[in-house]
Amino acid sequence: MCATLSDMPAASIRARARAEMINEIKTIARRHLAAEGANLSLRAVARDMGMVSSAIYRYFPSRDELLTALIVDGYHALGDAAAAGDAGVTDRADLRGRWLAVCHAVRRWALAHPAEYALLFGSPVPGYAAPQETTVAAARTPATLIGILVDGFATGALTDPGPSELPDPVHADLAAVRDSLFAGLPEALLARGATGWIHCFGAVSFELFGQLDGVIGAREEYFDHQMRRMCDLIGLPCP
Amino acid sequence: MCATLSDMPAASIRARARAEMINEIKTIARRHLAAEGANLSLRAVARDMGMVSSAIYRYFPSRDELLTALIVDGYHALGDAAAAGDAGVTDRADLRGRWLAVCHAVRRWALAHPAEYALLFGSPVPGYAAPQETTVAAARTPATLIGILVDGFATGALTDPGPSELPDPVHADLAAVRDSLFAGLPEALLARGATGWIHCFGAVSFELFGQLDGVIGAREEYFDHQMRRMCDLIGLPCP
DNA sequence: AGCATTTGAGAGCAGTGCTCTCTAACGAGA
DNA sequence: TCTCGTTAGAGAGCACTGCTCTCAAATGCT
Repeated sequence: MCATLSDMPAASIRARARAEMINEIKTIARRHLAAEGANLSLRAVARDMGMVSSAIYRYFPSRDELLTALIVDGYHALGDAAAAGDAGVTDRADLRGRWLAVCHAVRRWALAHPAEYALLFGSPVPGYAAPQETTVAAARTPATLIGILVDGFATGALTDPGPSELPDPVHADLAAVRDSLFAGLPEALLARGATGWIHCFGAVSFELFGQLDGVIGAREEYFDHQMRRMCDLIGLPCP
Repeated sequence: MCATLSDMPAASIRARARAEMINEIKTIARRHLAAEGANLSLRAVARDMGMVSSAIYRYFPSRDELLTALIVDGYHALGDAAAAGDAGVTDRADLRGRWLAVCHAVRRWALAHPAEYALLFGSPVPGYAAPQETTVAAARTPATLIGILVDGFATGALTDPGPSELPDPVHADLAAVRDSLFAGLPEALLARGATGWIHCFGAVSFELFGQLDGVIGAREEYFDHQMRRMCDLIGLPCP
């Protein structure tokens, strides 16, 4: 009945009710998103809650704010799925196995939540600029992937490919990312990880957005094949 | 004044006026798309044409039909850009140079027409199922890329990597594609080409849909670097 | 117990896609 | 050249959307 939120220990009754209300709105909005696709209707959500549409505005100042909340939740759900995929591999030294596990976890989450995935990675909403809070949530999944490379470099399983494979300006951009998130990781390895993440995103989007329709039937095998090829490119050894 | 359409040589005056009207609607719709983003308003288009909204329905039975027409046009424009990029490389034996030229042409087109690109490769419209005519137009760009591999295999510059790198079900899917579009090309090469195309799409989408914001500043160099790495993976030799 | 805050209802505005009816114009055949 | 049937466009209207504003009721805090 009362879902205790860990970050508000002695919340007032009103604040509690409010938090529950917000959760219910988001849940119903997610259901609508899954059923109808991207064009989420505030009025329809309100109707499903037995409320009038203007009441929703007590909890979300606009439809965009609701979408932002769903996006942040979505990034975190995807990040959780990715982290769980990584954690499910018991042999922590099996870098390739961990990488593949995370990629498949991302794909499975996307297939299970296509509308939310489209919200995260599809065409951006016209006048919509992603606020800061979305970008930190968005970073979790690539961070999980590149964390595998960090582990590999720390144990000596991966070595620095050297700076020669990167153009200078990219070198600088990646150094900034490395310094803020992946201390000690060579830029070339970071670049390889980013390439792997982009290809994972590309392959999932390609499949989910219908570009594979009528061409490839064995979707999972095809995805697995592609991710293995990326492992080769990254330099993740077969155990 | 009279843009002659090659496929209607002796069109009646009415048919000519109608074709021009359809073109004008599409042109204005494209302008709106570029300005406002994906949520195209029929009424706004009608207003810009000095017509009432219901008049548009004389030319397009629904908003979705207008979007479909724009999508088909977009695929063809992208296909033209890709083909022009390939044709711009005078040394036809420089497979890597041709591949990179096509990839950069795709990216340039996408940056110049972001809303149209999003229409083609972004989240699919909810109840919208792509009709057959879109898929044949969509195939032109990957066909240009894989045509480079066909050339390379024909001249002996590329060799069959062998079937071992493909799982069986994917093998069968690719064989069907090969037989209908790229006669004689080994499946493994086709698979490598598809991977390259998917990564090109992924990298462009990643950049265009804002996932690179605040991370990579040197966009073109980064894209170039990634495409070169894909050339390595595909096995396109440096000239 | 009283009060101030919060909540929801309801009406309303401007916009949307789409349908229907009606009139005016216009091209094609005689 | 003149008539006639097709067609383009106008206009009203329906159901829907996001959002704002006002008002009354409920509700938690002091």
